[in-house]
Amino acid sequence: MLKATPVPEARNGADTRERIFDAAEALFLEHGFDGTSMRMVTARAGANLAAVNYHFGGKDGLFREMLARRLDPLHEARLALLGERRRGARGRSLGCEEVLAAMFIPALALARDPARGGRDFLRLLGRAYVDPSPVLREFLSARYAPTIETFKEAFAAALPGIPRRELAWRLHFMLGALAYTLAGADAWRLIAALDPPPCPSAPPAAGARDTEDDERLLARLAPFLIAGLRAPLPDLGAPAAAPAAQRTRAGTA
Amino acid sequence: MLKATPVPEARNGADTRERIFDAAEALFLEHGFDGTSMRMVTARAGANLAAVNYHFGGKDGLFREMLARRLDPLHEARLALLGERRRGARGRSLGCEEVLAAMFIPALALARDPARGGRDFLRLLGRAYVDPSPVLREFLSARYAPTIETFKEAFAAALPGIPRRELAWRLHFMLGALAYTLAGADAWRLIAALDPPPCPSAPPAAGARDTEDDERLLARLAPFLIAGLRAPLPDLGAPAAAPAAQRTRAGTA
DNA sequence: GTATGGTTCAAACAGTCGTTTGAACGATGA
DNA sequence: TCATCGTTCAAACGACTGTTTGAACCATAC
Repeated sequence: MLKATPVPEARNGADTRERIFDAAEALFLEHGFDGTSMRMVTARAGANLAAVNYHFGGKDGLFREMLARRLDPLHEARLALLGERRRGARGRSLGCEEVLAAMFIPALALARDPARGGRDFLRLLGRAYVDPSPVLREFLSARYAPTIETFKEAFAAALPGIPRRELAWRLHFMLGALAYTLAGADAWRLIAALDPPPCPSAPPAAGARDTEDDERLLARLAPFLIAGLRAPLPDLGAPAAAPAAQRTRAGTA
Repeated sequence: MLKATPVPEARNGADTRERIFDAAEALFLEHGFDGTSMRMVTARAGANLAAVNYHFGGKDGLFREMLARRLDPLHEARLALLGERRRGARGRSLGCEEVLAAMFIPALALARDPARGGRDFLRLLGRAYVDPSPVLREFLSARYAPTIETFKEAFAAALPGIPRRELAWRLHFMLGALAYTLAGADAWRLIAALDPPPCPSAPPAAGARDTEDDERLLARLAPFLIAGLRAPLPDLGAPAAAPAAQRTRAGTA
């Protein structure tokens, strides 16, 4: 009667779930949420159409769980590494580069691990943040808000000269550059055209971005972002709620 | 027989075209290309369903023309302002801020002009660059590649210390921060929560972003981007096309 | 052996998608 | 007045959407 729980889980359904996850992941990278139909997913996964509703309750559930499968480990690893570095700093507050490293290093580690993401992990990360579908946007902002808040605190401590409002904006800009670049609709071609691999005898498989490319990509991105975070403060015409006369130079002109 | 061309155009069809444009624009902002159906568009425009195919040849044509209506004037104004500044500099090469200003100022001008874009112009710009649909991506990259190339040259002249490859990447990062921020799914809430208007007696209409917000937004964004463009060069493990054994340390760590 | 419960399956559901059709409208020009 | 041309319209097209159904499968538990 009651489940004796010998191994009631991994009979066969786990395989199907996994195959559907992988198919949904690949198709989501290419077509986004709205552009991916359940028939596309199940056909690619070699599963029956009804399997998605059986296992995930519907399309929304499938994509939510698919994203959580990849992004939960990422955010856990990020928080773990951030805590580790904080402990290693014994009281001294972390630098801007260290906080950024606590974001980047786990992402690269997952991209190197085929079992927890693999080659396309960073692209998935970027696409998830860029997709316009309300289903994904609400899910992501609800699920990962605490992590973002923690890192916001860390950056605030690392950049004491930046007011909180300004910092919130700059982190938003940073997220934009990050997501857009990782989503990489055109970034692939940029990589291929501008950044030939050190071993020119092995040209990349025309559309395949490998982990080494990702490493160089993030190595390029990091100085850009850090300089942006540390940039001199803008001169806003009317400083809200702080009308003290303090202005430096023109913002955009 | 042959058209005497008195005023054969602006009889009534022009109104319908315009109403369909406006409806498609508003819906595209909210739902993206895949998420916007022609029935939604025509219903909002008060037009017949077949009108879209009659006037634009189909959904693809509608969205292409809708984007061109807003983006063509933007790119023209950008090129014009860039040329103007170059002429004003008489030989001396433009600075980084001036090139960026040639991108930002026309965008803000169009956002201030209801006839050529209006309040939602910048959001449209951002959404267009972020949307995953191949139809839009191919259209945009084909139509506005020359402008982008021109500005890339201008930035290259303004930043002689940055190698071309590195610059191409940094412009890509810049475009990402720009597009993601302007698309502004969450930016609205950021503005409302962090950046109260200087006159607190007039709270914004809960979701309406006005031109003044946009100005401050770009004023915040500009220093961030300029600092990123000028950032110190990254240390890449293996400098491409120079396979000499010389690697220093991990990319981001 | 017979139940049981998790899983797969083909088939169909009602609805929406973009597009097409052919008739009607209404102002223009002969 | 009649023909013409650009435009609008209701209706339908076939294909595709996400979801549901109820029967079949099959290893396990009794």
